[in-house]
Amino acid sequence: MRIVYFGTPEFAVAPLRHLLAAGHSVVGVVCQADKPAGRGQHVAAPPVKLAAIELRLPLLQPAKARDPEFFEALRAWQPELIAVAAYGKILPKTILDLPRWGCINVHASLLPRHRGAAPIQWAIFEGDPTTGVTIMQMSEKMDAGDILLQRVTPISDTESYGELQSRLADIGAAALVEALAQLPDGRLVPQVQDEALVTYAPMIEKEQGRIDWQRPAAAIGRQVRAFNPWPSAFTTLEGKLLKIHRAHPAAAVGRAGEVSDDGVSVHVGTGSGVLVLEEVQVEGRKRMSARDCARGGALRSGVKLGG
RNA sequence: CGCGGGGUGGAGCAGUCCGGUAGCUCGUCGGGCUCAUAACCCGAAGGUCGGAGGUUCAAAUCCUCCCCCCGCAA
Repeated sequence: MRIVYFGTPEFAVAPLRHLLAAGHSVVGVVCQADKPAGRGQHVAAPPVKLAAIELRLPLLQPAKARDPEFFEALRAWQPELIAVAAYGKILPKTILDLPRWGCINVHASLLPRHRGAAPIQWAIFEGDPTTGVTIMQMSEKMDAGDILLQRVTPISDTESYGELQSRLADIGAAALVEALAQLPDGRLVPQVQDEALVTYAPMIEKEQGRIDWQRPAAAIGRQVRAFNPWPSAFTTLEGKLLKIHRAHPAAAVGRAGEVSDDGVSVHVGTGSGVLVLEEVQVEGRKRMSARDCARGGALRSGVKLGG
């Protein structure tokens, strides 16, 4: 089967590699355009672009998915199926209707829960006990197509967004390959999503990483995991940005936002329980253990965070 | 030329503006005390202060250039 692959970030790399490893003929790759990124405005290539180059696959990076020129180039590849994983742009109907087998999407949640751009982060943030991947037939409405196949996986209570994403990328890759194997035989039964169960997982904004110390420690702990490694849960320490990279809740009491260092652990009071800080980073400095940060005097008992 | 912070014994930091004996909290090693310890006491090792030039009687500190790390922004 002639496949064209759409994807952009790290999450989309594993599925692409698995398709090739499974013997599929990927005749072209499409990802978003390079964007200025990083300190000093350097233009950075998306992970999928790097992978496509390494794998010597033809690559297109249209500025707009509706660009007629792009559509013609895509049609010239004569795809029998388009596989999409976190491409990042809505595909117009003309593209959805182009391949004989349609467009198949790998989505990192158990649809209809967490439709949208940041399903992994929100699954952790909301404390979902399990999540997974959904392989679905794409429709014009975002993440609303019929479900072809799902794979469930538990979320551990220490797992970060980065770690979970990496696992889901592999699970999604395997699920995609499996779905493609069954698709031509008609063994997959498209299942319509139950609209009553739909929830949305909108794109994460940095400000959502700001910690409200009045919230329960358990919720803040999930926030920290959901925002690791990017964009990071954060608070302020004496006017400076303080990122909390890793932390976990514990049963103890403390005033909300107040640091307490008992020589063993550095923790912060919350609305309910305390948050034990593990790894932090002060603005302009490198990340370090909370212990080390306390040693230099920055994190002292009695200091108020977020004030 | 996007804005900004930083590189000081093994770790985290102060000292730099106003040049003049290398400091703090830990760790490590040795000894002591204790039923015990993340405790306490005594002692020790460990640093060409990111690199190279320059100014000076004297540079972590002032000047010039370079290397590396990080926050914002995207």
